[in-house]
Amino acid sequence: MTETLKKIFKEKGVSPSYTRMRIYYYLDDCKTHPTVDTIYKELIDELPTLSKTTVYNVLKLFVEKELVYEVNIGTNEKRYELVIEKHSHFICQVCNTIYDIPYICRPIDEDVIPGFEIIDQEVNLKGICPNCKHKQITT
Amino acid sequence: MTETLKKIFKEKGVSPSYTRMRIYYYLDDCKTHPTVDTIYKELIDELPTLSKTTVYNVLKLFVEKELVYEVNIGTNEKRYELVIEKHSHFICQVCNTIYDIPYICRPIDEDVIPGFEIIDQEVNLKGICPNCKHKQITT
DNA sequence: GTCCTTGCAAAGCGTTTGCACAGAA
DNA sequence: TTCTGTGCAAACGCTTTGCAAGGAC
Repeated sequence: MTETLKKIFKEKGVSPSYTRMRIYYYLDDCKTHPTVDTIYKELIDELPTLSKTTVYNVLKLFVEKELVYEVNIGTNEKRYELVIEKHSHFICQVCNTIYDIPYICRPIDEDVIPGFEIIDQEVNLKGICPNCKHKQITT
Repeated sequence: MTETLKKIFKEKGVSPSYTRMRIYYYLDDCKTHPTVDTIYKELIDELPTLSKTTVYNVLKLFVEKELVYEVNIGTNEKRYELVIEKHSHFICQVCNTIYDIPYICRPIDEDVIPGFEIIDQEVNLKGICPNCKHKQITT
């Protein structure tokens, strides 16, 4: 497993320090699009000398090396996720949780915006997640 | 014209101070999804005592009263636009300009994300705008 | 030895808050 | 008078920068 990750890092030109690997594993594990602060708090027990600067450094490197995406959907803090299969996001307007959902893609009629070169499209859904919906009903 | 705006304000419960109306007109005028800083700089000559705090105050009020949307697409600074017809955004990856484009929307197959209540969907396109494309070719 | 990773402290930047003054109702 | 709009100054929160110490190679 560690070997697999070392290989991934090597392919992207990232040297496999323990801290970097640990942060990568955390992202792989949590599926919650965590903020820097969350990552820091989750790992500080295990890596007592960890600093937020290091978390910032590592994430910046990961983003540059295309191991990680910055997810930016109207929250103050940046959120991060591993670069995996392309997908869309559902943001719960009650608890602010971001859920990964299958990628939604819209055919764009190029005539509608002539002259624009479309490189990427992103569909974000907003609404209420099952958890919060359940709470609303039961309270 | 001023009367029309006063009516709009009244409907939303916003009292029509000169500063508020001026900021509203600027937003109506510029079509550029400006930041607080841009609004401030554009109006400071005309309203020499204007402060950024006031711009923040007015925009906060406008957002609360649903006169204005906060546009949040991965930039540090919040951007603002009048609440008008629902539309989508195209973000130029070269010059960071945000363009309004016709609203792209398709019904979502609820089965894909069962239990989630979808209230809104947002489509953002990313790519290169005609201006920047033209520059790339000619330079 | 050199290079790189890490992390403290400080600065930076956009935004919000506290508070007070002035004008409107 | 009371209420509201405005704006200075300070605080705040997230992020970046400067720099130095320690470890890897």
